[in-house]
Amino acid sequence: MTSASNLNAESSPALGQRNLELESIDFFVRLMSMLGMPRSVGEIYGLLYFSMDSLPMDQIASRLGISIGSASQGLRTLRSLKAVRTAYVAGDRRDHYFAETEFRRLFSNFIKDEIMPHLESAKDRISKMEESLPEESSEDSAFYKVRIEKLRRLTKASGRLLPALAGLLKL
Amino acid sequence: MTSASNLNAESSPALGQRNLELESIDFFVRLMSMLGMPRSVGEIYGLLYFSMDSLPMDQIASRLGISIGSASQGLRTLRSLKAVRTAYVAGDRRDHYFAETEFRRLFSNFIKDEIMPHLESAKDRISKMEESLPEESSEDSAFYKVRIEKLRRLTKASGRLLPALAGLLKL
DNA sequence: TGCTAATTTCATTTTTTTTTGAAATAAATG
DNA sequence: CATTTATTTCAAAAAAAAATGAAATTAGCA
Repeated sequence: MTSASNLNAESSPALGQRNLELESIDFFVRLMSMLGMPRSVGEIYGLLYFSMDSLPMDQIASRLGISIGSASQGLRTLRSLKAVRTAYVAGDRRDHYFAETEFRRLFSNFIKDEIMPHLESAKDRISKMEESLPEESSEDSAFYKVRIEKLRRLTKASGRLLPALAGLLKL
Repeated sequence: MTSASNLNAESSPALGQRNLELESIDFFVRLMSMLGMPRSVGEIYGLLYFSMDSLPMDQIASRLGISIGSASQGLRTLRSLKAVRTAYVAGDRRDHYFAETEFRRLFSNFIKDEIMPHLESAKDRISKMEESLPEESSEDSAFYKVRIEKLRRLTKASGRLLPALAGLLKL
């Protein structure tokens, strides 16, 4: 390992910076867990969010005290959401990660990748419900038709509102 | 004992109705799980959503093949979200539950109860971050200040958007 | 009030999710 | 190439979440 290998040698950061880092990790662990993401994903993003320089995977793992397996998987998740990106660092063959901090884009990706597919398949399931309705129009069937229609409107409205939501985020 | 007999403990509804019920349970199990709710909560709501008459807890449990403990806890959750309500049924001392189907209200309650409190505590944590900043304004501290400000704007925008969201739901 | 049915509570069990760590793979260097 | 370093994969372990069921509590009724 050359001495130039780390732009960001693992010197211990100042006390305030370390506190900031810990608060950030705490913050994003909670936020991510609200969005159904595992702890490690929040930890990684939280660490990178207040990091001035981009960090290689092994440093992320050791700073957080998680395994490289977790780090690898967490970074894969974050990459797929475009929540982190990689930077080239001269003289170092490791990938260096940094946080994407445009929340508007992040949420837009999250909605597209994690929510819209479910809404898509919800439509299919609603169609199946309609097939389960008895042919003849009994008085009961009015009740069921109304409930099915409500679901259809719900998914339709969600499908339009959620993607628009990110656009409304004036940050 | 077959699992079919569990699902079908009471009077057997017509085939189409049962299919509808199963599709509904499937639908709401997925939807609820997206919102971080356990399977049983989705099952209960899914059952009630297409039920013409209100059902007592023990029937809910036996129809779904879940324990009365699960049913009790699930109903508590749904009650606290105002997603189910109870109906008086003459000559029966059991509580009878039925689904609240106004999704606009449901989401509004969900946001108020499950999301806003987190946003509230997020504010506190952002304040703590500011306290961790070193007093003097180094060049580094500009970076940190910007990142903290971003978080503040994110929580502020979410706090305004999310409650408004339910209102936008034109169902 | 005492009796019984309905419901809640909660320690334990089961299931699911997440993390780990070591082996496999890939990628860069000399 | 051969070697070393970086990364991914995935079976197994650990941790977390949810369900169970029996005891405790509550509430209706005679």
